[in-house]
Amino acid sequence: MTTEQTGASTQLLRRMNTEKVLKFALHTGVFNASDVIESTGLTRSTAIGLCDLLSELGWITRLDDARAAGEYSKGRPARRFELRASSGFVIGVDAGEHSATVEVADLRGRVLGRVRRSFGEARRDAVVRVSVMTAAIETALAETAVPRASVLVTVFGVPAPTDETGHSPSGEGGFWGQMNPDLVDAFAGYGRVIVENDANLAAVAEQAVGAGRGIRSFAALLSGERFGAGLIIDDTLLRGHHGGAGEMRVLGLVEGVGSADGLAALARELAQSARRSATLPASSPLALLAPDEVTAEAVLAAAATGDLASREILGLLGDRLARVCLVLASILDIERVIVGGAIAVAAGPVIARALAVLEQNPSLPVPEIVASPLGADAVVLGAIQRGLAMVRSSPLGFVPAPEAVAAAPPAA
Amino acid sequence: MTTEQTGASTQLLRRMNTEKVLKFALHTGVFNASDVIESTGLTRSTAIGLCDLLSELGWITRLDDARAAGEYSKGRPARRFELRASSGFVIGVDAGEHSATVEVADLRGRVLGRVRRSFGEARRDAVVRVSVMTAAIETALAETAVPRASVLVTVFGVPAPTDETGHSPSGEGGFWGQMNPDLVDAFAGYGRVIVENDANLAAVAEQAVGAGRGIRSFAALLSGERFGAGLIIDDTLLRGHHGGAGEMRVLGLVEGVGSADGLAALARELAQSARRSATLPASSPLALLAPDEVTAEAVLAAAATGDLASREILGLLGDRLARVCLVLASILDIERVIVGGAIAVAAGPVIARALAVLEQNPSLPVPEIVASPLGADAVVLGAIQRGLAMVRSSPLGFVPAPEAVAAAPPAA
DNA sequence: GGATCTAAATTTAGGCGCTAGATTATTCTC
DNA sequence: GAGAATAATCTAGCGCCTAAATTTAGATCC
Repeated sequence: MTTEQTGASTQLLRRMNTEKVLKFALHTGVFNASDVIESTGLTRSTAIGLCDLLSELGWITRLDDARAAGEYSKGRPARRFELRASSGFVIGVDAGEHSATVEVADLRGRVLGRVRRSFGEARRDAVVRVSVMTAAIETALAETAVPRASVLVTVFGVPAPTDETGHSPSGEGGFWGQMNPDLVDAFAGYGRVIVENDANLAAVAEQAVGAGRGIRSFAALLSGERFGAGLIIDDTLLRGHHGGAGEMRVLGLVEGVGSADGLAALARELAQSARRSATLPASSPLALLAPDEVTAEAVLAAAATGDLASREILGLLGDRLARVCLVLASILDIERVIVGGAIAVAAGPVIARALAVLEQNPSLPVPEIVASPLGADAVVLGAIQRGLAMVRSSPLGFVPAPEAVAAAPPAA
Repeated sequence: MTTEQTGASTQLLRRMNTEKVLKFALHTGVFNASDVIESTGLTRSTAIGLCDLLSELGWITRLDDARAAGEYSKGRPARRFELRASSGFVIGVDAGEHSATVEVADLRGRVLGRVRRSFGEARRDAVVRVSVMTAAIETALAETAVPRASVLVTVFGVPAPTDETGHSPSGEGGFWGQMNPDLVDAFAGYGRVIVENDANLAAVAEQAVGAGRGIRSFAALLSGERFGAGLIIDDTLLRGHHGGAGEMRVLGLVEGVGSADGLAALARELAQSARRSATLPASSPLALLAPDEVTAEAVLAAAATGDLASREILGLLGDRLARVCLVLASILDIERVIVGGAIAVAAGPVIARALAVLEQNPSLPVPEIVASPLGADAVVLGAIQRGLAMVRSSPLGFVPAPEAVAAAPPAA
């Protein structure tokens, strides 16, 4: 019925405006035509036309309860629309070294389901990793009744640097390749696949829903076994040549740091060294631990009870953290360092100590240091947020899930 | 005669296409209608219409020698256009601590004139700095016969961090404020004014016309009296919270570096220390220098003649450079470090030494290290490039200089 | 319960900017 | 000078949007 190709260029305008409205819908959820007019500056006729179009495409649904609950208004009732959250889903995967955590979220960002699987002994085997994660994803999809065809994006967080295409450089004794055995190709069929460094995703999570909101330049510091950072500078995630920005292997060169070990590793090491020392009183909680109970958590707990040896260790941890923060703040002029990873929950005293150290030397820039509010979920959350951002950045590049289109009343 | 406001939105399309063509013109210089068609994908009618519009606006000129020199072609001769380079000019200023260098360039990026002025003794006085630079700019404009009204952008490079608005934080004992006494306001009247950190501009210059072309992540390292870097990561210049990204005051903490002193300062220091040492043979060129001749250049020159003490110093310089590069490459995963500043020309042996050191430790990422090809002009060049980039990024935001519009034949 | 008010939807007319296709103009080649 | 090649010009016509007048649907007032 319509003409063939006429107006290819003016249709660009149409596309732009459609996208504008769709983006508005994606971050607003429920709205009416007047909201669209206000946000886009378009005429009412146009705005309504675009809403109808998005309805037909399956992105939004028309609500018939014209005057919604509570929102009093006089005058003729407005057309009301709602983002059809089920028109697409995003999968986030924290593909850690030992286990994978999968979450499924709808377009509103609501997390619908979560599955966690351990890789077991064969965790470095590519086939095992892929099949365990496939099973986890399929389980999550089944539990949430999300058809695979409705998955728009799947995002993996891996403990390895990645480039823009999602591939990791060879290096670190093959570890990186093992952690990221070309996941982009292995998971074709689950929408667009993004593979990203885990610290980077943690930073994305902090930016979107954590302690990085409203902060333009910060580092999300993973500080468990090794230091590693996701860097967001001027609102932009840094990648670097091989995707290795934020790797902190150079810490071995920094005075008073001496190695790239993270806080948890360092705590263990110091505790063990204290246990071997003659000066540790036999009454210290540290001395009473079984060998495999010598963990960072145990040290922090002991310090909280007032144990002197543990408090000393805590001080050393704080010193090291301070120096790491100083390096980042000095070179990148960061406003805040967000300490995440397993140790974050209990890291309050360590952070306090680090801040005290920093304030002693006012000639250098002092960043804020805070514990991540996101806990162990930062990477999965970041994966979800990254996927949502991908959709939101150019939604018309995706085809909404068809399912409910037939069920929706024909617009017009 | 024309209607008032009708079609505000479709006129957006017009604006977009106009900008597209103008951008093409800005980076092409001379072109004909078919080139526009090819580059924009628009129809011939539209392309020609837009070229006529840009002609009327004063951005481009129609060339009447239809078939230009050499370019053989059959068929009806094409409309030929040329960017009117004089429809706007850009001023770049290297506002260094001791002197200012001003360059004026046209829209094609051709540098038309250059003026250099010393600030003299009162170089920290805001009034002096502003008036010296005003005089220098006016001289440069007069020499190049560029009317002030034709200046679209003026860019200053200052030895201080700057935020997006061009203001510097207070700090460094007031030095930053002295170097950048609100230049943005002081030079209103010279087009849009941009004030940017000098190392950042050096990086911009390297990216546009130097050793950073085609490299997505690199550092432009100024290594004279103090280390400081302009950081371009993933094609983007880093600023940080206060504009202090690339400041390297933390170097004092790095093992084997110990201070933030740059290579030139360190060379002097080491040479002086050697002269005080008993082991320096009286025949060494270093021993023969007058006290105020003990400079980095002298040390490098002596090393080139084979002087052992100087070669030793050179080795130490190389070590330090290596460590600085390592810090940058490790944290930011940069591909290349471009060594600039006064020492760059003679720094070949130091760089070679640094590379040798780096290759001894293959566990850490090894960046390339090269000397800047831009010499002492990097900052002014970067200022010009930054100004051109500003114009090119949204040219329609500028009003082209009117002068020649009357002289141009009416298009149509 | 009808008059009134209000905010929004709907309708109508028209213009801008683009494309497509036919026609015309200019040059080179042989 | 015919033919080929290339590009400008002319002519319709359509898609998308705006602007303004008109209608509609509910709330409120009396």
